[in-house]
Amino acid sequence: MPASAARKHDVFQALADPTRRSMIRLLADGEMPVTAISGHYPISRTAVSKHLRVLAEAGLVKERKIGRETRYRLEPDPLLELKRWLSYFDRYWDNKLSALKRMVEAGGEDGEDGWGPAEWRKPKKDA
Amino acid sequence: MPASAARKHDVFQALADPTRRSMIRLLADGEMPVTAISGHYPISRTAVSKHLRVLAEAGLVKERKIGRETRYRLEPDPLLELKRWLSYFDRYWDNKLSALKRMVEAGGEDGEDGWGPAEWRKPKKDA
DNA sequence: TTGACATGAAACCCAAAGGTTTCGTAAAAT
DNA sequence: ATTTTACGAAACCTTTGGGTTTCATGTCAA
Repeated sequence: MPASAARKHDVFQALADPTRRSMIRLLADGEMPVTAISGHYPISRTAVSKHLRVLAEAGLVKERKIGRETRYRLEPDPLLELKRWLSYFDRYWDNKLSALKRMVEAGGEDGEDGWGPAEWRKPKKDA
Repeated sequence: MPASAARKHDVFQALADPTRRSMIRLLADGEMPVTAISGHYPISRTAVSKHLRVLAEAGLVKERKIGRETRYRLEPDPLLELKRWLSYFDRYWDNKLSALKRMVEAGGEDGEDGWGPAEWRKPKKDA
């Protein structure tokens, strides 16, 4: 329910920008108001604000108004999605368990992330 | 070293696109020529080709020419970079020590006068 | 040799992304 | 009451991104 809210931006896209990546690291140390965050970057405060909004839309940060300031804090949950996606490739690094793992995965896990519409999945009729 | 080849695109950026994400999953099942890959997507073969190049520049795939066709195969190494980056946040869901850490962080942060952390320094001159 | 197949390169389009500046407004501070 | 401070919204600009179509080239098949 709460975690899987309709996110306008997906986490992959949100993390594509280095500044944004840096920001969530910054926020990993705690809540911070916009101006303070802005102090860490060579871009305008407004630009920082926009980045924060993208992060918020991806569910990676959450804001909270305190008087005239808006504090942002990290919301790490969406990163799990990334982790999960990544785990698909685990077989490449940690073999050992990979055989078993693959069997388990074969049992119906069908991540819907970047798979795109099912139409794309048509069997290859090509050569 | 091979792994750290000069990558024009970083892995985060490469994975930002859902089609590209899908592609490397496709290739996880084995080497494949462009036209075959192309058969899985509703876009032109040329577009697919471009995506493949982005992936290649990020080091995520490698190409190999066989006669008149070019086969692409997954090169999962760069994903480790992602994994490593992600591990920075392990403390959030991988509790134990994090509980302590959070208590420390949370110490006295309730009152709104808590302009604590020195990291919040200098407000940069607003535009 | 002639022709069909596989693929990359080029030129072009349009929408989205990242920035900036300017302005408005609400909450401190004085 | 007036001025600062903190911030978002809007309008605007320029670059990048994903897509397409057309063209050129190398390779396999007849």
